[in-house]
Amino acid sequence: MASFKRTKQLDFYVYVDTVVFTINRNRDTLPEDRLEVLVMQRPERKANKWALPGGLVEDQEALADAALRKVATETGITLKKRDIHQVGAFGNPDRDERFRAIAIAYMALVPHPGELNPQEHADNAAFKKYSELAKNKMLEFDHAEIINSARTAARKMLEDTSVALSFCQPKFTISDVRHVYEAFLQTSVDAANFRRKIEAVSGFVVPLDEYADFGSFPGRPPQMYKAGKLGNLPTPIRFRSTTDSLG
Amino acid sequence: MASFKRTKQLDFYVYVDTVVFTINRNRDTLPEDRLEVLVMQRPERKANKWALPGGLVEDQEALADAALRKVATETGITLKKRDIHQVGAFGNPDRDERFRAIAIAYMALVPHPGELNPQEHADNAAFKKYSELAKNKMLEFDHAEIINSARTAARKMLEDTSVALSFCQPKFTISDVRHVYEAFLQTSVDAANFRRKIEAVSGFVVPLDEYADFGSFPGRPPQMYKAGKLGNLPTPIRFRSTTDSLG
DNA sequence: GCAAAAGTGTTGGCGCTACACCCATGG
DNA sequence: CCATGGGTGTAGCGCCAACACTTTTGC
Repeated sequence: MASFKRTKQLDFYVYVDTVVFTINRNRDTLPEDRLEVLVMQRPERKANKWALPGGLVEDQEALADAALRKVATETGITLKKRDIHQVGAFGNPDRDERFRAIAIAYMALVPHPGELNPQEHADNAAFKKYSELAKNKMLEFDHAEIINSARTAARKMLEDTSVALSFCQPKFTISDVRHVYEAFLQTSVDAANFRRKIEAVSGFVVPLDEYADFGSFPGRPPQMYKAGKLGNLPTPIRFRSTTDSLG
Repeated sequence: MASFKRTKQLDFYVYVDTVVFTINRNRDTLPEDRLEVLVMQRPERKANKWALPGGLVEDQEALADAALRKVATETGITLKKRDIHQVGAFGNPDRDERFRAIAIAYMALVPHPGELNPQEHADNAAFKKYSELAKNKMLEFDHAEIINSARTAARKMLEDTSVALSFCQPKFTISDVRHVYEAFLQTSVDAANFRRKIEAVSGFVVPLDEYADFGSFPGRPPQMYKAGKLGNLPTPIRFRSTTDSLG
């Protein structure tokens, strides 16, 4: 980096945009359709166009803090610093036709989002299906590209940490966990192999002496598990890389 | 992103920093020691401290163009836009104690760097061994972290493209290719398995009816190959992930 | 000079792991 | 009908051994 004095006033708009992923708990929808992204609409929006929550970074504000602040004020969702992870920078001069903007993208995995409460600069916020956002051109700017990169980052977290379990109840079945992976992978996973793979990672899940009894659900009652105490997995849980579809 | 009018003058310094990798052709050094990074020194440097080439992005200048410009003026190396790839954004408020700076990092794989010719704001530029930069605290700011991330990005390119062959002569041996991978992986690779893996990727390398004759080199003369016409490989060349070492 | 040793490239094989796919059984 | 366990075939690869062909070393 240079240390010479700044000779002219630059006119950069440094934004953060945040991709908040969650998973719909509705058991009737396919796992691939349960992955949802938090998007919002501004009063001056184009018709049927959605955008990621985000905005200008303030002076002396950490990038991550700006991401948290904008998500909170624009959607009502409160996140913590450890929840978010950087995805990358998006800085094409033409990515915003109004002025020169660069955006640093962040990603968060949020099991229990809480109530949506859009306020500043937003009159509408909602979780939308990833698969639906993928099919139709519903996103403003380069946000489709950002969401794609964010899903790649999310997959990596699922492989290296036990974050998938936070999308399940305190007591859960192996299938519950599998559905979480299927949602982010956007593909189905063999149930038998998945079970073996999960149980091979020592300390990931702990079997309980208890079986589910969903009154009206068909099939053999599955065994219940609870989460182990690991944050980072000793062995990553890898899957064949799937191709991105959004954008 | 917000579209409201800017209400106060922000004071962000948006930088680009570029990690230029090359590989030393010296056959006497270990493959792990052949990986080199382009670093420079400014007149006001701290003792024995090196920095990546980089500087402020100009108004209406694409981030990638800024990266090319700074590398050219500060080291004399001319790169093209397709040579560089974004690594990520580094924006801690305290990453530069003088003012608020965020840096977008780029990475380039450059087989034939050409003459070094530092000019603006630099009085010294050199390729330094990656392994040496890793061991000692020779880097300013958070540039060690940036170089680490850049190597991860470089590994991914080696897996998905045929860029490794550009580090070899037009006619090369399988071992030549292997040494390139070993340099970026910073570990040795089994020669037999590497050969099989390379030859299994159709169109990657093309065998020639010709054998090397290094006058003074011992050992069986290796078969020569030339590069196939593929840019992107039909099958990625994967390796066990190695842990990063630069701190 | 010549034989042995040492160095590099190349081929083959053993054994293990991972996993896709299929089937059987339990509830 | 879903969960779970088992079994089979295949692909990848770490590891090692053998062999090919060369230069270097020792005598």
